[in-house]
Amino acid sequence: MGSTIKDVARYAGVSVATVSRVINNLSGYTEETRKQVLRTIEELGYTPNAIARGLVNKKTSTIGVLLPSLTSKFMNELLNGIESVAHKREKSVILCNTDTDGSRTEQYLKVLNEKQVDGIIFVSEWLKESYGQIMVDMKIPVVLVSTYTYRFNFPYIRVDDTKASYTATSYLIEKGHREIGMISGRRGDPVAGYPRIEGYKKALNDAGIPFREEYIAYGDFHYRSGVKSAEELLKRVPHITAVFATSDEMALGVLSYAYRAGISVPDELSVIGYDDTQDAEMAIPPLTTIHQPIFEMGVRAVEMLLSPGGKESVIMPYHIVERESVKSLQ
Amino acid sequence: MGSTIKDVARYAGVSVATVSRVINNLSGYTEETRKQVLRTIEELGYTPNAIARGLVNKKTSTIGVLLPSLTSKFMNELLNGIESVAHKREKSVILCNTDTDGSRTEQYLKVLNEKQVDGIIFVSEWLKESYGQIMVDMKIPVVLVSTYTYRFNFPYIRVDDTKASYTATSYLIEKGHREIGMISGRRGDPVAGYPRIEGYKKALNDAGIPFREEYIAYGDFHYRSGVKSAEELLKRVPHITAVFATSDEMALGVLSYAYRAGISVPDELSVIGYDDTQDAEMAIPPLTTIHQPIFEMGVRAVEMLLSPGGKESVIMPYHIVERESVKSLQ
DNA sequence: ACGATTACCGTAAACGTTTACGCATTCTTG
DNA sequence: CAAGAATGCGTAAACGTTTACGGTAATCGT
Repeated sequence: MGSTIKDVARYAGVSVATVSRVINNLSGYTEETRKQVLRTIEELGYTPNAIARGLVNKKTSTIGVLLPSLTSKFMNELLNGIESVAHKREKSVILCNTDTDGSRTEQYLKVLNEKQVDGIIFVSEWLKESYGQIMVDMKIPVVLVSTYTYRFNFPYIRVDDTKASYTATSYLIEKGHREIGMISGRRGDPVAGYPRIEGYKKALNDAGIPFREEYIAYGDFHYRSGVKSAEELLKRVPHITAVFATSDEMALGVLSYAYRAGISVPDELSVIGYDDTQDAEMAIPPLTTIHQPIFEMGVRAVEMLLSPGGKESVIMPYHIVERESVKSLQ
Repeated sequence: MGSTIKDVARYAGVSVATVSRVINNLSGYTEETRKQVLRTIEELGYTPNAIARGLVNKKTSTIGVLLPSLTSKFMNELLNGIESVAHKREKSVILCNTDTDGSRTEQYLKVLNEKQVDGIIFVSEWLKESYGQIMVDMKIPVVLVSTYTYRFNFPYIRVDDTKASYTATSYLIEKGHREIGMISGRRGDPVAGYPRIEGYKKALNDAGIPFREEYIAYGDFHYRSGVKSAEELLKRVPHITAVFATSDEMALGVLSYAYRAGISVPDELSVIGYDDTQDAEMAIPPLTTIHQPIFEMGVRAVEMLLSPGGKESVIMPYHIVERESVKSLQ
């Protein structure tokens, strides 16, 4: 269908080499032949074939982004950051939703390998041994976002979950709360589960408040698990005055549960979230939460992936955004 | 780095043709040579190069998805549907966020053309003449989602916006409301703006309620424009008892504004949304809204794109989901 | 004015596959 | 048991580029 570089060469009365040169604007031709070539490119409606290019260059200007879900504002915002600079740098992004399913992850890794992507951004999920091995075998740059690994030396971009969690819990304590429930991610989750629980425990401990297992409920970061966990928690330890949810979505779940149960937030129950996605701004009442620079993390991820030099992991800053879901008890 | 089909051929003591045959499992070899080839593939850790394949096959197993935004639950859910079946059918998706920016759209179209994608899904945006022309020149399948065109014969998948909007407005009327505000998309938007206004007008008219321009505020489907429009509307026509927002996000905006202004929803103001994204479920109070089968629309889009036969446009069903943001006045 | 650069351009190999074609060898069939 | 069909396999062209190499012709320096 489309015309090729050979067609252009023939019509313009030059060789394919020359056409290639003007396309990639290298040197080695008169201004006149350049005009001529450009003109016939226009006439024939020629567009270069990136596949053929990729074959010889061994570069596809394509990166793969692996993420465990598409339906959370965190992922959207991150994807937005990634796409924005990828487009600026003229890279395409292949979307890989692993759905937190290991076999899907490996399938996608295989596809990305076959498609010869120039790099991979791996988001949020725990990096299993097998994933890591596949990626080092691919010999292309990899950067991790919101996760990390000891086993391989891929650079990562994330916030210090334990510290952020400590900050959130301490904030509640400063506001006079002592009976603080927590809604965590999956218990065994080494990336967004365990470290945040550690921060919570440490904050409690530093304030002389004993930690008790029954103050923690386990969700999956999504809304519904938030309402379910809120119910569970408020039945088990009804005297709590505050809850720290490790995602905004789950925090919104507790808001919803409280609304239905006739519990007023923040008057009877304070709630703090995590992420500062737009969900937090949209909540009623507006949600106090830990801000992560999500968009920026996406941006940095692509820049790091594309930078030729040595890649240093970066810990991003976070801060509390005070809105209206936490009440001071003093 | 990676080994090629030639390496496999050499090590296995066969020709590249034979290796190719067993990889694509065609016929023309003994069970024995098949074993042998498979074994050396394993040993060498060979993986086929999809780029080289694409060059000769003129198929890349890749589709492009163009959408105007990444940060709305509508797009997420749609993308989720698209990705889910694309992966099942072994197609990769290239993400193209046009950001409702025409030049970005044309850039992306050019990239998709060069990258030889097998098809394009074009979402939500109005299909300009130039976009359409580029796509017909590409001679690959295109399907439109949540938009349409008279000018080209690309099939579309969408719900009947005018009818759905009529239904939403009529629902409010049935509940006894007569002073009904509307928050619409951009006035000139031929896809999600104008048609929905028409439905609103018609419902009013059929109920004998005069239409007045000042009952309409114009947003951009996003949250902030929702709160801004709510403020505008409630200052201009404070006696309204209900508002119909043409996206859930904007509806949440009015919920937020009402909350801040001390207006109780639904007691003092009823709100109905559009889309039935998860935002509606998460809202406080839970949002009554028009349900669109968004995920399913993504699924159908990919299936239609990949189906070889003639492609018939489809109008998807919608329905009202009654939650708690609308009060009956009788 | 003469050799040495330099500018312009073409030829052809290479990238890693698929596949049409052809050639032995084996299998069928009457 | 011979002729034809089927099976198993290899050779080489093709896909659309980029680029190393080489060859003229023009320009430079002295």
